[in-house]
Amino acid sequence: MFSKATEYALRATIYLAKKSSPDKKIGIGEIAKAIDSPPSFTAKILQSLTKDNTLVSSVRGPNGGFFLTENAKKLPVRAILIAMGEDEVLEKCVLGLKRCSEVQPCPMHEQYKSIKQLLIKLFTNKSIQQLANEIKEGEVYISNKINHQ
Amino acid sequence: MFSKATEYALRATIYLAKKSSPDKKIGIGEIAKAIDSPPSFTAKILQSLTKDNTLVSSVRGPNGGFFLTENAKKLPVRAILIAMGEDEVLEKCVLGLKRCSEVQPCPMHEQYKSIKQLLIKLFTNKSIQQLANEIKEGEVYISNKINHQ
DNA sequence: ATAAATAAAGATAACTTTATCCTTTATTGT
DNA sequence: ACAATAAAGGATAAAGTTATCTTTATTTAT
Ligand code: FES
Ligand code: FES
Repeated sequence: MFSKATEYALRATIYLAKKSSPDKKIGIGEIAKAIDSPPSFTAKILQSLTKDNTLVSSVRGPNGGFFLTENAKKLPVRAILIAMGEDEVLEKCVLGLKRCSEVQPCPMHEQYKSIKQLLIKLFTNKSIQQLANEIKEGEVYISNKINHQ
Repeated sequence: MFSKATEYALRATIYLAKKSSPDKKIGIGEIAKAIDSPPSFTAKILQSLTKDNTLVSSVRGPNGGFFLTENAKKLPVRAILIAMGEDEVLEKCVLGLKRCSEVQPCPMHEQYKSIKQLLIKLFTNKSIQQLANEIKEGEVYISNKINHQ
């Protein structure tokens, strides 16, 4: 559904929502290990997410690293998709028509539109924080490797 | 959601379901025009779908072309995804974990699983023929260009 | 001030996807 | 048989994705 880059972005951001704060920054090494992703690629992705500083924040130097502000944690998961330039996936026509709408619907549209609405609702209504909380609540994972913390 | 190749495969197959039969074969030129796709790329894709001859069929030479058998038209849309090697999209974890299951669910899983089931059901229960019929019934399109036939 | 730590930036490489074009093979009608 | 037609197959190329590594810039602690 999403690109590898966006999958890593989602997992990394959720991890940051769970573990970081403005005075507890997390290094790329720990992040990549926690979400089971390639470190340097993940670095590049987080770098791009810090561009406007509303989603992911970072500081360099000792005790530096990446973190989310309280405001960032309240953002909808969809904000990550938007930042990654992959929000369109939620709006796209399943058959690849340029526009998915009632105006010129494809043969799947009538049946797909309700699923599409559920997808959009899910990514819009769920906040990054809410997802992070689910990890705390128990048997929910953000990595392929089960890590006993 | 799907690759360009799979989008073209879906549109082309639906078009063939609507227009072709074992004694009415359609050339790649007409198909590509009808579904607004790059002709040679579409040819390659259909070529790959004729490999096992259960989905798309073809014959060369004059009056040759691509077509679907009555059996092929009855197949679920999902058969196209399987033939394109992209069926996994329906089963995948939204966050990119290697397995999407209750065993090691990601933070999105609890909310996503019902949407996933709807997606799987849609692609499994809808037949290629049913989609093609919707085009006949009226204002439903398979191309970006509105073509008055 | 200096050294250490850490992200940012840049270059590059491997692989995949998308796409085109040319040649070959099979089929049909004459 | 022969010519025309249309898909099959192969080579290739452009663009995008995934990934790594090296150098630079910034921050902190001593
Ligand atoms: S037009 Fe194809 S899904 Fe809406
Ligand atoms: S485990 Fe992530 S969606 Fe099911």
